[in-house]
Amino acid sequence: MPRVTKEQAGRNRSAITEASARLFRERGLKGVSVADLMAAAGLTHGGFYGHFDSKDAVAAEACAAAFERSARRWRKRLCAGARRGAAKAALVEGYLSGRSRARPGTSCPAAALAADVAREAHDAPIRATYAAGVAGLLEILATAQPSGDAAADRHAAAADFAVMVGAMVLARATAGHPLSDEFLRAARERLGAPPARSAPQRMEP
Amino acid sequence: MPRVTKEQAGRNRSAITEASARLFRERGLKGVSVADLMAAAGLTHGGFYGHFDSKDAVAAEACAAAFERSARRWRKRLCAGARRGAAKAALVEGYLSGRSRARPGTSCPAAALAADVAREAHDAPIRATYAAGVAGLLEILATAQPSGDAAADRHAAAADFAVMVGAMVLARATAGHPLSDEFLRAARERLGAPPARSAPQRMEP
DNA sequence: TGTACATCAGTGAACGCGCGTTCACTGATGTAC
DNA sequence: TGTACATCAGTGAACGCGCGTTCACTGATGTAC
Repeated sequence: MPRVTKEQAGRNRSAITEASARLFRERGLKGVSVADLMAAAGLTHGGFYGHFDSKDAVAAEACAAAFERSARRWRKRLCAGARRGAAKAALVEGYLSGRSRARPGTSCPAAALAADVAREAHDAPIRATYAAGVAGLLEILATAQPSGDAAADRHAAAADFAVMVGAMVLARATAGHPLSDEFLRAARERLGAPPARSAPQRMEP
Repeated sequence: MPRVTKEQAGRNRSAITEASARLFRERGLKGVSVADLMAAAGLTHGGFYGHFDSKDAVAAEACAAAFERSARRWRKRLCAGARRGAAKAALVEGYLSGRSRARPGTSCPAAALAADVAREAHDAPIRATYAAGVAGLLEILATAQPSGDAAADRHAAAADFAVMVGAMVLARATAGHPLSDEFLRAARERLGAPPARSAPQRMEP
């Protein structure tokens, strides 16, 4: 049943990007094949090159999509937290949760893709996309800093972000070991977010 | 010229482990083939299975070797720094340097391998090795904390380590972009290490 | 509005390639005398 | 110490497999009349 409507083709393209954004974060750029991506989007592998030039190209686009979603979620959490006067704490609580640790596929792409992006060639399209995405998140995080001085806020946001990404990356790599919760708790505390009421949730099945 | 002496065979095995420790950190577990490892050790690929059961097995051993070297370096830096009354600052300066950023192959395995380890199966041998290695570094870092209360020091060390790993991972992923230096500087500052005299060095060639 | 046909989104076989692993072979090492 | 031979570290071809990418084909879509 080939030749679908233009609308369906567009939806298929989005499905490929969405599946890629999830799978690349879960398994890494080299841990997923084009056939995997297409199967996750409900298609067969041959049609891939009708939508994208290469695997690298879809990776860059998926990365951008993931950062956009994250930025939207960050803004929403900041707004929600601001109502109880704890914007940054609300963001940090969500970020450094057991739930986030267990779901790299729908969590922060800066943490999930950092190592993969670092190993890409300097002219790989995903590098620029990644840097732009991180810059966007930093800007949002800077608005949640208390000083009011733009440069100082930006600086503080960079340090805060390092704590968040470092704790998540370490918590994931040590998942199943007591260290994992330790990283999340210590980082939350340092960032002024209250300790989680219940113990952070367990890792992926 | 097969059949080398037992001593040479032992040296060959070490060479494979050393090359693996470097290459896995540089390119990731999936970015290096067994043939790559053997070539880097000056051997041909066929002999690999005379030394190791599998690629996974050498990865675990290489990971352990990398952590041992890191721990030794950390202790040395702490001692050197302690003489001028700034043990932690000495460690942090070395860790968050442009030199470290440019050389993942000889730098902290906790940062370089985190994403790869996180994606391994829960019973993969490298997971336990990694967690033990991180625990070792945390213990060292805890001795450089000021409070003197063991539990508090440990907690502070976990948060400090998250800053260090997060900043390095982000700096590497954004290498070539102004953000990269920003992360190193902001993290160094937050950890109480003086800002670098000169601008952090450039990224890998 | 109805018909005829060109377009092209998706299919699945095929391409060359590199992967992890196995294995028959080689010849210097190491040992038994 | 010297000789004869078994051992085994390393070699390189080969295994089946999955990869990224290409392409001839199909048949519903979309268009020209």
